[in-house]
Amino acid sequence: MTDFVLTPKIPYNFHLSAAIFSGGDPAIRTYSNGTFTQALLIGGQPFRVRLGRDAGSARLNLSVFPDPADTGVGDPTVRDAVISLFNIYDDLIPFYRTVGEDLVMSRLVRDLEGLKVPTTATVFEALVDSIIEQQISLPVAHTLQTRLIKETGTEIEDGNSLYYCYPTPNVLAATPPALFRRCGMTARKGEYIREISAAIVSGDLDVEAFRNYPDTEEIIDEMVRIRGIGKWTAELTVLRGIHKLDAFPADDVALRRIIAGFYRNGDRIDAGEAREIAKQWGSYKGLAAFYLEIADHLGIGT
DNA sequence: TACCAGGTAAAAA
DNA sequence: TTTTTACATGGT
Repeated sequence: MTDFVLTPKIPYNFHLSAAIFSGGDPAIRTYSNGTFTQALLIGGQPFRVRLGRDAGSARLNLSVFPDPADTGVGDPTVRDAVISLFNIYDDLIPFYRTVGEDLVMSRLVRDLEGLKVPTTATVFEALVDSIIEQQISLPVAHTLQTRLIKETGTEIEDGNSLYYCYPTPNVLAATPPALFRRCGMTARKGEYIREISAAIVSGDLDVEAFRNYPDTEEIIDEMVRIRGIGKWTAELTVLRGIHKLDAFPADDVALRRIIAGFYRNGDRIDAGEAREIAKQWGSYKGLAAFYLEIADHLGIGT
């Protein structure tokens, strides 16, 4: 096991930013007692990482198992992988300045100061998670996601506990349709995930390469050409998997309900009205949406 | 017991 | 071209 010290760009609130992982499955990813734990593949190798506040400072302690030196994976690669999970180097000040004129959002950023959006370890992970979340409620989706990861993910044991990394395209391409069904998803969702995984394995599709596209809209346009990926899934994937903070999921009914609660006294709004309200958030529409969701979850404002 | 929940593709009109 | 429908599960 090896330890690193990370120094986030301030303002940063680790507890607030990690809290969305509270209640997660301890064998996959969780935040509990001030410590974040997750198993993930880095450079093709499974690692168990832990992240927590350094007592009395703004820094974070990262502990990694096994020692990267014993795996052939470099320390910087491991550090960067964890940094990108939490985006601790993001600068929130331009966002706070942008929404300064918006009274509702000003209140939220004051109460949620230092909150940064997480990113999945891979674009693939964000894509598969979003497909699973199509149509069904989040608690149900989390149950199905947990089953799939435990059924197919690479295992790693740190001497005390067993953990599961998110499955790779290779694994999911070879997963029988019956297993997706057993995890509780429709046969069709299983097909989407299998087809996309197979296309990645064959080299016909490279979802990780979408990171290199500068334009968010261009990524979404490309993504919706893939079977199983509509506008909603693409918007969510670029926000959660590629960290495009301008991606605004206007097609999300839950987000629209939250926006309606904060900006329209709860009257239902359509995607067009949601985009109209989001205009004032400039290139931080996706980050603003994240703040609204967290505020709603925590019962802040209204 | 129904009905709905952070959609999508395919069928029907 | 626009409007239905099937899909699966768990919470209310």
